[in-house]
Amino acid sequence: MTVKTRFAPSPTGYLHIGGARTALYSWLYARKTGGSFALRIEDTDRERSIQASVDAILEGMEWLGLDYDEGPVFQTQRFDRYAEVIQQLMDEGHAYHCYCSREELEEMREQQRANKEKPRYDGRCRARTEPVEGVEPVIRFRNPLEGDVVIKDLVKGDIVINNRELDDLIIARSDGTPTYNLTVVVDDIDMGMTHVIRGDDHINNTPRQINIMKALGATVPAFAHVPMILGDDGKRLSKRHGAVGVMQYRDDGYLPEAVLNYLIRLGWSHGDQEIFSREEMLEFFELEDIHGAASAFNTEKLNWMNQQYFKSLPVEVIEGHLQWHLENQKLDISNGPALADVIEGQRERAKNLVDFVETSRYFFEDFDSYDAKAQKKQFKAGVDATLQATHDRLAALDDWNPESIQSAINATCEALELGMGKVGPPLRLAVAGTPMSPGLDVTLNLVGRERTLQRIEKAIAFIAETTA
RNA sequence: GUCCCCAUCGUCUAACGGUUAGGACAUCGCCCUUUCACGGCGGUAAUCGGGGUUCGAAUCCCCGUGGGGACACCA
Repeated sequence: MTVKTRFAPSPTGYLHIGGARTALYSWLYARKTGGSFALRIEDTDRERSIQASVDAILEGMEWLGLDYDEGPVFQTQRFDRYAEVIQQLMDEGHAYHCYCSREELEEMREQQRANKEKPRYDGRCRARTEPVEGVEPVIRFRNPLEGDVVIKDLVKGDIVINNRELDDLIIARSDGTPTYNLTVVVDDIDMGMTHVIRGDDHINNTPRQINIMKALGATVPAFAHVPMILGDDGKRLSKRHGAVGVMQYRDDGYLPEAVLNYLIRLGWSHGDQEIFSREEMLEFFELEDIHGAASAFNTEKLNWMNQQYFKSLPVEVIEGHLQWHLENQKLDISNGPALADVIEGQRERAKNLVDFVETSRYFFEDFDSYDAKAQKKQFKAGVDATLQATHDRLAALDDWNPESIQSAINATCEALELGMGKVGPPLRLAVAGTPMSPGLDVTLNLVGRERTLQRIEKAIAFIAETTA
């Protein structure tokens, strides 16, 4: 049997972190088994579905590199098929018209709540044979009254629910449009899904869906219900903390490789391993290893993960991810060292891509002010002489490379009988404008001879002026 | 309220019924050091509670407690 999975979001918002993880798990399982993966947009609620959300989902999937073999399939384009199935269920006696008004239903639920019962439709239209004048009926599925439904869940184990807990759900609204539980079932059957991997907030729907599948004579797929992701504080994700779209993570400077790795480890594990290449994810991922409990999203660990990838990913890959940020933060790199070299110099200290761009400006642009605190500490009277000596040694170099630069600085220290601690920091501030940069040899080499010397001269003048 | 799911350091998690309960993030201390980082070494820190079953329980069972989810002509 060839595995087939799908990711089926409804376009009522962006692709959030929980959805992204479900998509990742579905994608991984299909890919690792040589099966296929489909993307289906559940947009039957026309009131709430919006195009912007569809775009956001597609963009998110692409950024994460989760490609699909089928789709996007839009449910709104399959209404004819749903109508056909609904008719079939009617013809076979598995469904019936219900003429109850919303008010009537609400009253019924009120009463059940008052009796400390679970609110559910009591089946009062089950036996009705005559239509009610002037009322467009909904269509309800005739759920079995007795017996258990068993969900064979790959994550949670067997879940048994008695049919008495279920009611006759609406499968078609009074305007004839199908509802979620019907469309999911029809699509999962038609698309040949073998494994339904989704959030565990769907567990309650599963027995109803299984009953419909059985009524349709279809094979019931395997299920894997993945727990929810909680916010940093352990509470349900909300807009205020973490319930942001995955594209926000791009905007904030995260690498998709890191986000994926963070997500796969959130609720899944393979021994003590933390870092997984895409190949390793495919090799080791098993639905059975998904942890059954909800897990809290931890930004600190994501930050760490992001840095791990920043340090180890091939430069070309980082360069690719950086393009958007360079544009977004308006950094023109055409006049300066090769971006790849700056990445090599900065990758161990940049917190993320946004931080990288922000802390790498001096390689490409001149600056006209110094870090205030560092200026106060380093640019004291007399330092200009030290800088001048350094300048002269550097200016005299035949070759401009990290080795020669380092030896020039070392020679300056010896000549002035000063430690590196006296010569280095002012030099760094003069050339970078900030007290933070890669090693001086690397920094000066990348900034280049002309710029380095100019900046030192400028700093000398600046010190002379401010300490006069 | 009813039904369902879940429960190991602050967080993510590991542990054929037998381990000094392991790792990672964070945190604290030390080392490295021209800055910022990286890195190295070490520390603090957990089996929700109560009953069983068993020679032996984090692990199996029951009951609590806590958290989450679901109970729509939403998905």
